[in-house]
Amino acid sequence: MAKRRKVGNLLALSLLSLLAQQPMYPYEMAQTLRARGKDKNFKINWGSLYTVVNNLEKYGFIEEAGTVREGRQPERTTYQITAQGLAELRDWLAELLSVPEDENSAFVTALSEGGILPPDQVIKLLTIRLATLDKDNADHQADLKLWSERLPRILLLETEYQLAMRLAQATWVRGLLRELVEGTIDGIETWRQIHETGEIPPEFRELDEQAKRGWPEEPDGK
Amino acid sequence: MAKRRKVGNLLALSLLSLLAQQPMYPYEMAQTLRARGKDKNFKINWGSLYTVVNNLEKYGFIEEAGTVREGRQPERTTYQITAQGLAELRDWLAELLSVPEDENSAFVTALSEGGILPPDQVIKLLTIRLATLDKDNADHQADLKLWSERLPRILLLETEYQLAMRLAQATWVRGLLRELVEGTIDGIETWRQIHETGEIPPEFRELDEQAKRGWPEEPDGK
DNA sequence: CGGCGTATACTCGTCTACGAGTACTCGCTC
DNA sequence: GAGCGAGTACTCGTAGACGAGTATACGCCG
Repeated sequence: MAKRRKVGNLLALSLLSLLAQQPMYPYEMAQTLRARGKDKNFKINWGSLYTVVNNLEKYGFIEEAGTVREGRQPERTTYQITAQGLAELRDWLAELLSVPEDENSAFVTALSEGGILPPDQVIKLLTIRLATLDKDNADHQADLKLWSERLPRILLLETEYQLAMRLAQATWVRGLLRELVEGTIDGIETWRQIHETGEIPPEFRELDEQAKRGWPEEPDGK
Repeated sequence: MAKRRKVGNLLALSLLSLLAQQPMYPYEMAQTLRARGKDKNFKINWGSLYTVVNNLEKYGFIEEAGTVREGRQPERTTYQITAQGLAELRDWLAELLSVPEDENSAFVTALSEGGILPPDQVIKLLTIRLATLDKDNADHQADLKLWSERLPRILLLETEYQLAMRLAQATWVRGLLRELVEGTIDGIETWRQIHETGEIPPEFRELDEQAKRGWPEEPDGK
């Protein structure tokens, strides 16, 4: 799984995809990406753009298709995709569609270290997050509706998916918040005590030790 | 938003969090992370570990707390967190909890380029993804249940969240698949034609041109 | 028709991430 | 008591990501 690609940057995937449609020079690729609104997903990094293009050429996925000089602007090198490039593109897409990745979002990490902060602050922070999520999602939904009037739905899948994920996140955070506020969540008492007294109760301290020794009957870590 | 951190690697956050609890030497940090099962979220990269530790020290977030030689093993440098380190940790956590990130997952990119592949293949690939998701989720759920017998729920939030997101993804993919199979999704006819005839209908070609010129009444791209 | 802002098209150097490799040690077996 | 494999604790080289900077050309305003 997750095969190691010669050129692993996701930008490379987008570029291959562009070149599969027509030859272009690098700057034009960036333009097109921007025009398609892909710049909302990732910022266009000029450094990466040219690095990736060079690497794609190095591995034979794309090749020069000549240089053009238009007006008196600097010379532009046009690239086209090769057969290997097309194969790589198809293979890569197939993998990305069929193999779910383990996403390691920053939020997950933050959640697992959240105990460092006192419970009341966490509640406040999550409330802010939820508000932002709700607002963004409303905007996003309105946007999607506008676009769906002029584009076939099949071209909006990625937007739909992102929205669905964000909505799910909002729902989850909302649920957690409710439990935190109501104090019905197991362990919150201890957590609160730690921050009020500054002391870490022995049963917590012991968890690490236990983990290092291995659990008595280890829940099978897959 | 998304302030630029002096040390931006998420590993740094985990390390700070570890050191906030007790001084440690680098290898021990990796052990502890592994023992806590965090290695399921990210692979322990030895290179990154030492780079990050050095950087944390460089910026004054942690400092040497002496070197110990135990038995005849090589000397180990123990680090402890500084006041600035603690401040950075709190501030960073606060940001991560309160500001939702725009995640740019590989799947999103793949979805938006999925038109490169013929519809029937996409259906097949997504079916595979869904099967994997369902299986993983079932395992994950069983795991979570086991763990929840020995740990307070508050320590399992991050696992719960990941599961919730994966379930949401599965639901979305399932819905999409149904529509793809039934052919009720807008645009699938054109898509199929492109791949059967190899021709791109003019209304598709035109989209790029339009995008470059800017839309007549631009759906406000925020 | 001079000047200035914006767009075009890159280049370069730094900083970061990473993973393979190294060198040692301990405990166990035969 | 020699040999082997697993564990410990790190080092180093390289490839990649990135962003600030550069240099030219075009449009258009007065």
